[in-house]
Amino acid sequence: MDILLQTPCGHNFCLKCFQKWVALKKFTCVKCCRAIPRKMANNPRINDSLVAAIRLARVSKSAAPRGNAKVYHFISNQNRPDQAFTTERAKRTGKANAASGKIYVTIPPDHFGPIPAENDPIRNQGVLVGEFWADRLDCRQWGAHFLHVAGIAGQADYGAQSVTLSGGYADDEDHGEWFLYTGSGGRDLSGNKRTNKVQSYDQTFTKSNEALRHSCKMGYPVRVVRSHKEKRSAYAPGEKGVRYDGVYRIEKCWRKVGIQGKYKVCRYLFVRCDNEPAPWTSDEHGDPPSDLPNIPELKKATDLFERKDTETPSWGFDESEGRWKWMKAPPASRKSVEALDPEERRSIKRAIKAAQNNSVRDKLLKGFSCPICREVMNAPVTTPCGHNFCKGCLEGKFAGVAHVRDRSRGGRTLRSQKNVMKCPCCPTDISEFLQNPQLITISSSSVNTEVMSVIEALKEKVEEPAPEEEGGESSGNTSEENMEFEGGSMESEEEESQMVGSEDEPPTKKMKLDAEQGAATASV
DNA sequence: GGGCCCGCAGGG
DNA sequence: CCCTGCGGGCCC
Repeated sequence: MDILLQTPCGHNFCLKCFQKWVALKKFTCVKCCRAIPRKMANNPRINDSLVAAIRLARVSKSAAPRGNAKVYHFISNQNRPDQAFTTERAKRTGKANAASGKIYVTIPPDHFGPIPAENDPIRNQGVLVGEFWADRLDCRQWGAHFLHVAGIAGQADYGAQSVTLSGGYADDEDHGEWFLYTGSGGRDLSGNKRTNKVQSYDQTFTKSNEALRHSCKMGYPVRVVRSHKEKRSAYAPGEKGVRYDGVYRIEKCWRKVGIQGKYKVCRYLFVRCDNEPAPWTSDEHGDPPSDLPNIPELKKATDLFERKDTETPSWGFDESEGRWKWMKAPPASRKSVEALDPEERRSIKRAIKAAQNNSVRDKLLKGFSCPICREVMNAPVTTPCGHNFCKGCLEGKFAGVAHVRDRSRGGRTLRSQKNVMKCPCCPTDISEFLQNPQLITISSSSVNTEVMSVIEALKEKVEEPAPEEEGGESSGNTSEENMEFEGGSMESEEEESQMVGSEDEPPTKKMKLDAEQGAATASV
């Protein structure tokens, strides 16, 4: 089931069930009959904390695969600094005008499909579903989507490798396991604009739109990243950042008149086909093949294109193995790999390690800390606006604050006025939520039990004697359930032997490092 | 929160 | 070389 959403009364629902319920004009919780906030009913969003919890549990369960790293070619990549930088030429500093940092993975820009462990020599784990970056430049460095602004990565005569869902096109329609995507173009970008919401001519199947159609025809896997900027989708990350959600296949494409009513847009039906479960589901498995969804707008479609039944898609489901794989050889890359040399790899690895804080406690703090006490959440509660706090902290914050303000001034009594109580993290008024009797009386049902159980499980690990960070080999897998985190203890390797020495010497372009920006944490 | 503007990276 | 593009920071 999809564990996705939590009502203010503390009950979790699968998004699809929630949507069905709300569609029946029922605006009260099935379990306790309390009111469902209007905003949540109209625009439900997945609960990032739950997503983070699911992912953390998943990643910690499966030790990252460790293969032998292979590096293929060396190009100018090593001249780039580790992080985004602004060049001498740029008049303004900051990431808005930044150039990309090094590419960490050893795939060419026209690589199709998931990014496997052997192309991730720094961490040896590949790019995992649910991986999260602060912005598009960081995302690019891990190869999930190479373009900084454009949404479609691809070449007209060759295919599209990845797309991003960022809310740039009103016609997009996201259902998680499948979505309808809109082509690019048809807009007036004169006057040095990068984007423009208004369509002013028809889109055509050329350039990147044709690249998508080519991927459809061949049945290639297309990597998909979702951005927080997609506000209408229930499946997009909530607060900030960009998330890798796995590969999808384009099953059909067509054109139709866009939502703006005048001009045609290109349309694509994407269906998920990844061996890893989607970030928002608690399922243990990836996507089994399923029937295509019914698309009402196809009635009005023109230029419909579907992959022929006779032609086996390049990326397909192997029934005997029970997983998706290349049924035909993936297209040979026409570009070279931008790889790092081994020394740089080591220095980046060190930096990533340092930034990641590998201890379980640090992971916990990072993913599940309470914004008020800065400690790992104790009895987490989720506000209607999606922020998480210790139950105690939230109560404490508003302790002694009256819910209503008495307005009587001397003479006659006026009706008392409601006090606005702002969420400590955003301007939302949560006074109604705070009045929820289940929150006031100590009752576990208002606590986010899903998140709490993950935290409890992880906390137990902390109690265990922590395996020495580098004290020779992992060895001490005393309990086989031992939670192993990415890049965790079993590193050994030469690492420390040559500490300093390889400060990346300034590249040809002078740069002002902006950004330290700290590794993206799951927004809580 | 909306509009503006910028530099970059990729395609052709 | 020029054109295009579902960013990101800042100003209002």
